[in-house]
Amino acid sequence: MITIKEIAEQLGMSTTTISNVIHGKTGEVSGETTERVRKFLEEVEYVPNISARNLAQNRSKIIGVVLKAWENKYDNIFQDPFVSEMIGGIEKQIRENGYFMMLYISDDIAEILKHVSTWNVDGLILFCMLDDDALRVRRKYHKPIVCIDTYVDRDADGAEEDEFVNIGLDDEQGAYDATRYLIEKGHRKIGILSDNQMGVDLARFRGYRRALKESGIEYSDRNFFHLHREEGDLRAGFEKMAEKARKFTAVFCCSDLYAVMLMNACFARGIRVPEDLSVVGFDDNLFGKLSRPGLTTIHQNAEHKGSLAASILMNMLAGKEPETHRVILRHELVERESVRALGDLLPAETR
Amino acid sequence: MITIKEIAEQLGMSTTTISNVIHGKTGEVSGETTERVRKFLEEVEYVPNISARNLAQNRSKIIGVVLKAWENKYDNIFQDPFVSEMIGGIEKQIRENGYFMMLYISDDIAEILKHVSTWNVDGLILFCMLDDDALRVRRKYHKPIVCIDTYVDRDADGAEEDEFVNIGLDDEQGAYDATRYLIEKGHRKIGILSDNQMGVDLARFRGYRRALKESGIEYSDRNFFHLHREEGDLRAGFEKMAEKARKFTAVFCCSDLYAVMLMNACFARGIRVPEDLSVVGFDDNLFGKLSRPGLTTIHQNAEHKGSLAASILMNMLAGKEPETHRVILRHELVERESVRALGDLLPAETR
DNA sequence: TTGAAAGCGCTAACAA
DNA sequence: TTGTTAGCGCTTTCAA
Repeated sequence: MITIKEIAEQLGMSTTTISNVIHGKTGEVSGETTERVRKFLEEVEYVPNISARNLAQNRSKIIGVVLKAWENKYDNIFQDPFVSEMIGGIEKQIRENGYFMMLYISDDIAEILKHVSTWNVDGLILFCMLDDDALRVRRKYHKPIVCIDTYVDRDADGAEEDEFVNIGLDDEQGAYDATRYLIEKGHRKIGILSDNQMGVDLARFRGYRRALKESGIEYSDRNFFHLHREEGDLRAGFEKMAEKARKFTAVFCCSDLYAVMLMNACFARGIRVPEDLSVVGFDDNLFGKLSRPGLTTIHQNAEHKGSLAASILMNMLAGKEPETHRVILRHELVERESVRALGDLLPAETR
Repeated sequence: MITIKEIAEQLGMSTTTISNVIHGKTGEVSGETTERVRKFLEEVEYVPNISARNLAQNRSKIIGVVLKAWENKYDNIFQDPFVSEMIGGIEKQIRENGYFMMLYISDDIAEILKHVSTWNVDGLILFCMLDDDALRVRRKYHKPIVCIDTYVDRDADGAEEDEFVNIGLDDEQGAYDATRYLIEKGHRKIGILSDNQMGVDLARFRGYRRALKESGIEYSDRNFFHLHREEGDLRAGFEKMAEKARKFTAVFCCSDLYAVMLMNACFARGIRVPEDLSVVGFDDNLFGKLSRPGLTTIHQNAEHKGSLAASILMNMLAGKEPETHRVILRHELVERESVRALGDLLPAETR
């Protein structure tokens, strides 16, 4: 690897001149020299040493994409297409802006902070943060942050609005819409399936409850299909969930992935969807689109969410103040075939 | 951010001592000093500046994970669960070994090389490389490389064995097994679906051809279901493929993702799987597992593939010579419900 | 057992 | 328009 110093020596110039040409500061350099240097750089295939540059400039051109892993949540976080499509959107945007993405997955905020300051990361995209996680990061990290799907505990010590940009959905309303839809189809025994009751899923849980309450349907804890992972595996969990579903006519699932997995477990035990059980998902990703029956679900665009987060971050890095600190993307219900209207006769009954 | 120099000043010691303690070279330092320094480091929450360290040590602790994007192949490469699960496996392994992952996606080998040397990446995992791509990287990059699913053109100029470790499957045999299975079920009009005929897919194509030939079934170019992307979208492509499928009794798809998408397009136009069309996939990922009907497919473990690649690389970085330069993972046919035995009567005919 | 100092490759303030 | 030089934070050789 040839260095600027060596180039300067070989051309009989100073490192400043070379550096200026490299950075296109041609106002400072005569046209002739510029040309000579430029040619030479090409010839020797000069590649800058980014560690040196970062050290000198006290920055890194790295965007840290941090996913907080939680217990019971993900084994391989990329299995959920919502996550992986989002990452795809982020990566593309970062790359196109000349930055680099460093992915970091951990369940330990302290460790995350250490990583971030070790690398002197220029900006942060945070995902899957709970409670005061995002605030803890904010307290220690003083460069631009964009969160995705983060609900901050406003009661937390010193929590303030506008500490970072957050991109999300009206999850409460989305879940309400989904549940409301089931109710309108005549369902009253409606479960809700999730692996947690925090953050996004808590908001969705609340929307679900609101819809029930509004229609005078009572809620009991038994309505909550709480998914557990056993030795990293979800299969056993879904078998239980499918059994439990026999007492319900519909289940609202907090993700498409889980909805499809539930349907699958149901089929395996002879519970037909939508004839015996109606299912609604959330996300509208490839799983929902390709499932049989097609999944009725709440649509959101994961790739766009990631892409938007990254592009807002890029703007902040370019010095622009974000227009808003709270972006709420649109959602909408997509009707497919996984919900049955309870009033309707079953195919079997029509025969 | 406190620096070693500042710490040294405050403690009235030299930077060497501090550095030695940080690196656990306690043989060089008295127990007492070690303890004092250690406590102080904790107190001030010292975090090393990795750019400086990398510059001084001429390394980076970064593993470059490079995906070559090709035209017509991926829009968002993470949409294919095979890819995203593999990345998940890689990431985990890298992280657990104290390295960092930098993902880089590009269709331009020169650009990739630039990136890699700019960051002074310590090791490389290459995916989706074609023809002499991997060799071109090898020529310019002289640190450990592990390839995944790479077929090197042995005729290429100067191509030699054992230039890097490659992890793959016997794709030819896998495709052969899949096709053979269809033939044994009585099929003779068997198509093959893919978006290319290079690398992995070419090997699979060959296996498919071998199985046909062995059974005296003629192949014509019309058997090749060549998937195209129109404006980044595959839907239109699959509509064509589904129409085309009417003239066949079975299709072997080069990925589960495509198999499921094909089934979906078929259902939409009243072509039933497996009654009207049998489908076999390749990968056995979540899509295949959750599809209806369950997909008969060639199993491989994407996460393990990634994880293995990373761990071999880690070993190489630790100075161990790899035991073999050509790892061929096992595959096996998983029977589910997407294939019909042609001799059997259709359900409709039994009535 | 500890310290001084050079050097990794680059940037940028300042001088010429 | 070009050059000199200090310095970014850390490692490491060599001397004390």
